Amino acid sequence: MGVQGEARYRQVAADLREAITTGRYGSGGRLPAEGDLAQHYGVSRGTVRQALAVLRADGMVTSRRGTRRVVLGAARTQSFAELLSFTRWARSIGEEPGGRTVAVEPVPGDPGECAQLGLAPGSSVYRVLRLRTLSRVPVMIERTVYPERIGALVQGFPIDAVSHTEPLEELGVLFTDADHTIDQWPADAEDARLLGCPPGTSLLRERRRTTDPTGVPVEWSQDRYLPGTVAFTVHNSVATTALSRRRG
Amino acid sequence: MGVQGEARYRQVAADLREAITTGRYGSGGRLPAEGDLAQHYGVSRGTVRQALAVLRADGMVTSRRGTRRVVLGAARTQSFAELLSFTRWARSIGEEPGGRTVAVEPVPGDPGECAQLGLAPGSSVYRVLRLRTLSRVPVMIERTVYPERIGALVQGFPIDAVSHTEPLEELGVLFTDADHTIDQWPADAEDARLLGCPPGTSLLRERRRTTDPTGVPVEWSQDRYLPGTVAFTVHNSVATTALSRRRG
DNA sequence: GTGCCTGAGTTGGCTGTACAACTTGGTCCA
DNA sequence: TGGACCAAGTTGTACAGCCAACTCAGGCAC
Repeated sequence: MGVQGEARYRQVAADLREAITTGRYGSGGRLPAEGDLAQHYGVSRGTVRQALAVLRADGMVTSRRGTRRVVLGAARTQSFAELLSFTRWARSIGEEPGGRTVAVEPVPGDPGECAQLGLAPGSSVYRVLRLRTLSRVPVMIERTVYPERIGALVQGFPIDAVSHTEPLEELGVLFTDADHTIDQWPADAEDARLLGCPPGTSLLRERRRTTDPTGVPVEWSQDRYLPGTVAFTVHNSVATTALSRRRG
Repeated sequence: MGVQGEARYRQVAADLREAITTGRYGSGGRLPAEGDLAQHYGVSRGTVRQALAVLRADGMVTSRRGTRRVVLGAARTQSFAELLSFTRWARSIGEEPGGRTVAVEPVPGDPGECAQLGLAPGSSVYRVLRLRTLSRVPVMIERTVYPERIGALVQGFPIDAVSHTEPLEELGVLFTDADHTIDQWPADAEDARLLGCPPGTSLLRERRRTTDPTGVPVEWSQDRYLPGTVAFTVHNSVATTALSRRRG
């Protein structure tokens, strides 16, 4: 049923997810009771509940005391990796990702950058500017700031490397948590030139701060998308909320 | 320590949250071991783990096998209610929310609307158009479609009602799950007139489909914000992901 | 000094049990 | 007919225990 060596509750969650996605449990229908699922999978009720918590976080099922769970439908959310990495995201939707590094420069970080990376003001950082494409069409400008330790690695990557995240992970850099802020921002001269749009065009902007499991920031990135190329989706519920709205 | 009558693990979570927010556990520092927390609060380790799962979902702490949890910082996420309701959100950030209903019309829903609300094509729905303000300044146009049952209630609300969500909840309408899609969209003539911006101005658009605990859609809304008035933030981690990126 | 190894400490995963809180459908009664 | 009530079913909360997997610092060998 599931991959061997993976946690039992993840196997159960994966099986239930597939059952919902393929329509075995129709949208709007009810899931079997936890006890029945436990018996069916040969695990304890606690393990089933762990599996169901995963599906609930993905917005695939509801849960309420006193009545069986309701199937909401197939998940529209992606894995953490697909959200973090433009490359992985593009592949997951069947597009051909591309990237061209426009500039990599080691510089003393400005106050804002150092604050985001948790460094002392004036610490040296690496600024990386990249143009990202889908099927060779430019869609996004990526401005990432790395702390020195990681930037030094990025500097060695080939100029036409499709992904930076993947080789960094292979070098042992861990990405585990990210904060995203989404708003819009007018294209500056550089954006306009690289994306081929008029200066001042309103771009969809995603700013992202990523940390490793010890809470140390590993990147601070600002991505600007051409209008109409991407949208962001979020699921939230009374049970779990990861989204918020802020004054712009 | 906590509110009486609320679940024990929520009380513990609330206490830990406050401890982190007020700096008793400094950002970047480590949390006590689960066992120690359990002893301190006089609960089992399982209950402590439940409390910590809440904080982890909020992005306040990390967790990794083998080592104590790391404090990431105060949460920036809001409650489900503050995200769902413009009124509650505005109040939570200390702004004065306002609303003016421009139009309420019972109509046969178009195919897209009916699909979003899970109704048969051509079912009657209510279209509601509202102008939302912060401190009397227009910031957002809200176009909401309700199924007939709920729209009939909304039709009775006063034209200058600040909130629609709150009275609906008092009438027993439950909002528990929502899917949000965020992108940008040019202002049409109506948007421009109401918001006082040139037609074609790029607006930050949030589309939202909200369901009740039985999975039945209760509203399908499209909100368009003036540039620079709001931003959306999301936290996600390898543990829990609620956000995704889509082709526009 | 350098690197390996071990062991204590810590979280992840799973089981089993018990009771509380709530929903739902049916029954009974006025 | 309508409403109150009840009982079965279901999920939420909490406890206790056990082992596995992993981190990390300190000791030890080279």
